Amino acid sequence: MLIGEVARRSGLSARMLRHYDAVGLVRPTGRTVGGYREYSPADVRRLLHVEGLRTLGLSLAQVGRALEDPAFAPSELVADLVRVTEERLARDRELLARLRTVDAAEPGTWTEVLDVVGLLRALASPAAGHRQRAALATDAPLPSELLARTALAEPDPHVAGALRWALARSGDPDGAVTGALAAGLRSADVAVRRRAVAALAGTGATPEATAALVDAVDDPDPEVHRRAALAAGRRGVTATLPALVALVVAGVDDVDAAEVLAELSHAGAGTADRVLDALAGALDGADPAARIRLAQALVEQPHPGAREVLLRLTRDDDRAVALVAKAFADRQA
Amino acid sequence: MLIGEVARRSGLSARMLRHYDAVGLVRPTGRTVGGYREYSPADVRRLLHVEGLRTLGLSLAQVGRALEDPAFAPSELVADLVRVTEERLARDRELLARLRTVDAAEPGTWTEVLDVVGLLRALASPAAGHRQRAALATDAPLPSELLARTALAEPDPHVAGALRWALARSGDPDGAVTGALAAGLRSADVAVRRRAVAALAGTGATPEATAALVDAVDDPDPEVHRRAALAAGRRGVTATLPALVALVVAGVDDVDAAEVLAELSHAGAGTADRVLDALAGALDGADPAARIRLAQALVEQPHPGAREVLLRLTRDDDRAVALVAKAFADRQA
DNA sequence: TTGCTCCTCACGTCACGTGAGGTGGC
DNA sequence: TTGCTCCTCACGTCACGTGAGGTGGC
Repeated sequence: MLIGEVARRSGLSARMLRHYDAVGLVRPTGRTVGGYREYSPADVRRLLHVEGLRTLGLSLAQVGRALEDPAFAPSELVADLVRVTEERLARDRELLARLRTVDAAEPGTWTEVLDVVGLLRALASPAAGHRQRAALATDAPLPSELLARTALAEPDPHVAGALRWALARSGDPDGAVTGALAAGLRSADVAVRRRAVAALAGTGATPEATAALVDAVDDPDPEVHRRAALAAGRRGVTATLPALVALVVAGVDDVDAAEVLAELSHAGAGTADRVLDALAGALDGADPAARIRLAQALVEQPHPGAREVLLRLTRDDDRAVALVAKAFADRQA
Repeated sequence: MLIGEVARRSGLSARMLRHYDAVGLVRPTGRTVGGYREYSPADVRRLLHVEGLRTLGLSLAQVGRALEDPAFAPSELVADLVRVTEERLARDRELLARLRTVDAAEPGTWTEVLDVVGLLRALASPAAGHRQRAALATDAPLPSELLARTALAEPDPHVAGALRWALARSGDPDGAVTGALAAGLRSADVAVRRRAVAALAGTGATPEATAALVDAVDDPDPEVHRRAALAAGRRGVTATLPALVALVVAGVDDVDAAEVLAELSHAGAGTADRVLDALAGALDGADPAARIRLAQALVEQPHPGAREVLLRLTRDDDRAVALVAKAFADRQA
């Protein structure tokens, strides 16, 4: 069979067949009188074997060894090819992420492209200082969704703070930031959930963001729970009321919780009733320190009945509680 | 700044800097009296720009145009790079899948590697005949999980049948086949679910396979439902009883359903009672054709009470039903 | 004088594509 | 004689790595 027919049947170019001949990979058994290469059926079979191994990414030299050297075992080389391919995939995935980010920033000039690339590099820098400066860069042409994902992954609290600031400033026109942060709240990594709730607390009070915060109040992690309850409460969600009162009783973030409870009461008379009931109810069974914190929360309450509860506390069995309550009542008067 | 220092600061090799100089990408502004390249701060900045664009995968020539030609807009090139990278990723993912399959087959020689490659190519061939032959190939060194995934994707019913046969023959030592097929039952594509239930019906009666079939009885697709009910029934799952009786009433796969009901009754006296009750109960409100099918199912029941119900049917209001029941009863006697 | 840094060629890489210039058989 | 197929060089690709052989300043 002449080279042209072999080429047609195999789908390879005649040049490739000549190249395989030149490097000794597939040498045609004979030549015609005119000097034309003549491939035997065995030659063609060998060629098919070569192409088979090439689909696995072997180089011509590796194919040559594989077909020639019986001691050249497949296992090692195949494992190697797997590793090399995995590495190339990982690199290409990162490259694609960079390209997509640049594309999303819709740069008009190559200078803008370089700005995005520089920011991306800085945000991925191992030096917290670099990340911080990048987060604080005023002219951030980065898609805010990327900022959100970066904030979720940022271990340094200062840098994370800077990123949250950048996020709050960038706004969230299409809800992508809220979406990314809400996804962060569903992470299995508690550190990510903590960053997500912190970032969500700083974003605009959209219904989606608030809904995500309300969900996060049920988080098993106490810090996520606390921050979610406070942030949702600040947005007027009265369902956070028991959680906030519990914070006052427990003495964690109790000052903030009391403040939010006051805000909620100011917003509606009905809510004020419920807050007062909850605070007064919490007094039963609370230890003296908790009763003092509850008294402090009562002082901030606009409800007229709050003073009454406070006055009752001035006759508390515990002397410290009674004294503090009296001081509060006197100051109020 | 001399070339060595620029190289140290930028992380590039001196050779690369000389190359950039040679192709005109970054030319040092000056030379020392000794002929050494001297880079100005502006040269170094340009170098950083070059490296920035290179991280996006631009060739040196493209970087040159980007930094030189103001009319060379980024948008088109970036979009192009995205496309090229996506295509390379897709190719590499396929390559990796092939490599993993070969690796999993643990080939000892390159001939075995070529067998796997050949089978993979045949199974991916657009010609159904090729796929069929590959599925029927006796010495299949393919991981059976791959066979399972191939069977789920096979549109041609004959080839799918051959694949199911290969699957049944290959066994499922580590449960990977059942796992892959059970995953197929959760596909959004009804065609995939139908293939999955057909394949599962042919595999060994492991608890996992049976559990997957029982779940599939609730499938919204009537074909998946039917096949799952029949297969689970054949494996002795008495919970399929109502579904099987319904098949008899509806007249789809009623012969098979009656057979499975008979098998279930033979397996346990308690079950036989329940089957008889269900069949007798289904007679109420069933149309004449359905009553005939129920009569046929009753004939196959081993329960002594079945004959009694059959005799009652010989006095059915519908003449055809009565005649058929009489014929059945006479044949039984 | 000895290291060290720098210089300019120039070859090799990997798997071919693409001519250029020429020949053999219908 | 005209197409067509085949032949053998030989250059180019892309971004450098790696010497070889030599020079300038401490």
